[in-house]
Amino acid sequence: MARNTSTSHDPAELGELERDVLSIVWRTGEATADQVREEMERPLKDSTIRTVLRRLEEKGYLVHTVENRTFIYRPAESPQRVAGRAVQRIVDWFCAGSVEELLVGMVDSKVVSRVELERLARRIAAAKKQEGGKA
Amino acid sequence: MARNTSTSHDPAELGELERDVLSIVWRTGEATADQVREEMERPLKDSTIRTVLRRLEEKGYLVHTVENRTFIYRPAESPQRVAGRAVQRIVDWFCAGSVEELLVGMVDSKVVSRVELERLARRIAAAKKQEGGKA
DNA sequence: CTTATGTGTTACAGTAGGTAACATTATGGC
DNA sequence: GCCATAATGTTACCTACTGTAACACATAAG
Repeated sequence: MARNTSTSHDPAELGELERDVLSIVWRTGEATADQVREEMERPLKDSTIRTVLRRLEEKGYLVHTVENRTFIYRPAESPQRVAGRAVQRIVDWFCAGSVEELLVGMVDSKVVSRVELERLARRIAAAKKQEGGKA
Repeated sequence: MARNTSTSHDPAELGELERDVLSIVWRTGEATADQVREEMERPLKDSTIRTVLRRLEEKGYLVHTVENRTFIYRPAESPQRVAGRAVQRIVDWFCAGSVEELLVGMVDSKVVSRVELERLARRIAAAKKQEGGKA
């Protein structure tokens, strides 16, 4: 039982190949299986790419439309949103739900420098001002 | 080949049970296998807990010392550091290395509210001031 | 109707993780 | 010294997930 005996869903658990493929779709905005395959540095069979794309769609990372009998895959969500949720999970698991704790940890493990955080803080403040407290 | 065909190491890939056990050790500061087992809500065999603890140590999350023939496990790193690295991975994979992108995504997916971020920003600024630009 | 070309189905192997039995070793009491 | 007790070490099994792909099926074009 590898992971998830009952965590409901929300994988966040993407394999390396899955991540690579997903990245390509994110980067290109949309792609067919063949386009993805061409973007890959590793040579992989067409069916492999297809399988991965289908799985990514099953997992909710991609959606597809059909154009002339051809599947065109597009991101179901922005990378940022996906990343946001992933971070949420981390916060829940490792930081008892406290984002502040996490931020402290990020500075601590040099994920962000204090300087960078300051810059971020300014941007955040600016963004907030612009939206005028919508939430 | 479940995940990691060659991602070197640095798991971040903890199963649910592993996470539960790790959480307990983090919460209690230190614990023996039996203590961990008692803390678990699910009833699990002693050997199960032992195995998990050993694996967590192999993965670098825990260390142990021997006290009267008994293993006492302690965190090898703070949860914050672990979380920090986990976030780093997420940033690398999903946000092309930009923490700013990530923060935007966090707000976007309601991981943190603008208000909360503002508060964080203030704290960060304060902390920075206190350390006087050490980095 | 045959040929591309693209999709659907099925499969197989490798590994991580959950779960645990069984073996071994050391220690304290008789 | 010997035994019971308590802890650790070893080994194993099953399943889910992922990487990887072959093969079958369908349909548009010529």
